[in-house]
Amino acid sequence: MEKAGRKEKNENGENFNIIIYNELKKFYKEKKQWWPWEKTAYMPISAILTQATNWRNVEKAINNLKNAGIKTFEDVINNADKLEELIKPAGFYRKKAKRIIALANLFIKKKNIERDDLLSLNGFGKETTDSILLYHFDKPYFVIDNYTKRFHERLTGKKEQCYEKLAAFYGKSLTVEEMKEFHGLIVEHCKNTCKKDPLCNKCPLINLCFYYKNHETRNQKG
DNA sequence: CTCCAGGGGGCCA
DNA sequence: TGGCCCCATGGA
Repeated sequence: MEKAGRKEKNENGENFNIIIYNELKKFYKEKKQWWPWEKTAYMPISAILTQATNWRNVEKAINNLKNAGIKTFEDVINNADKLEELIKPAGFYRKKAKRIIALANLFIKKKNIERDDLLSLNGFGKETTDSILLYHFDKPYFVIDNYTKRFHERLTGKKEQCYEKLAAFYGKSLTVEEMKEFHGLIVEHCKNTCKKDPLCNKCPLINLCFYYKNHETRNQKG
């Protein structure tokens, strides 16, 4: 069922999310590693470190862990006393150190980690949890972050607050690998173009974008 | 100097 | 539910 005014498909019957995905893919041709350190302990750790934090600061913290010889969850536990100092560049370091230790204990204790295991830990909301499920465990959960929410509101002109609806919308009919890339493309797009103060004059999606249609005078100034 | 970054929890109405 | 505050560093 389509809600009134909501573009689910175009005239060729393609899903709207796939149209957006393909446009972004064309525009950002250069392939990047969207979430580095996949399949290593650094990936789930960086999911915590990046909470409300600039990625550059996350990289500094990860480099500190590498230089300290910490590369597994066992290493994390064995160096728990040094953790706060090492991740300091990523900010909120007292809270994040606790979260990383809890994460390490879970990974060591449990083999088949499920969504509720992560969600039940303090500091693990849906975004953090789903990024770990998607990028570390290859499970089909589309990650909805603040970038995606802003992107969606601009694109459709509607503020959707329901995480599950957004995840279903953007992840529809996509494979796990496509979900990874699409999420990465949205992040890339929001960092470069669909910023807080958007650069619509260099956006590949203007023909599809509600915000652009309703802010033409603003955008013509360049 | 100010603002904000790939969140989440606690508290309060 | 919805709004606000807190956590903290570092770059623009």
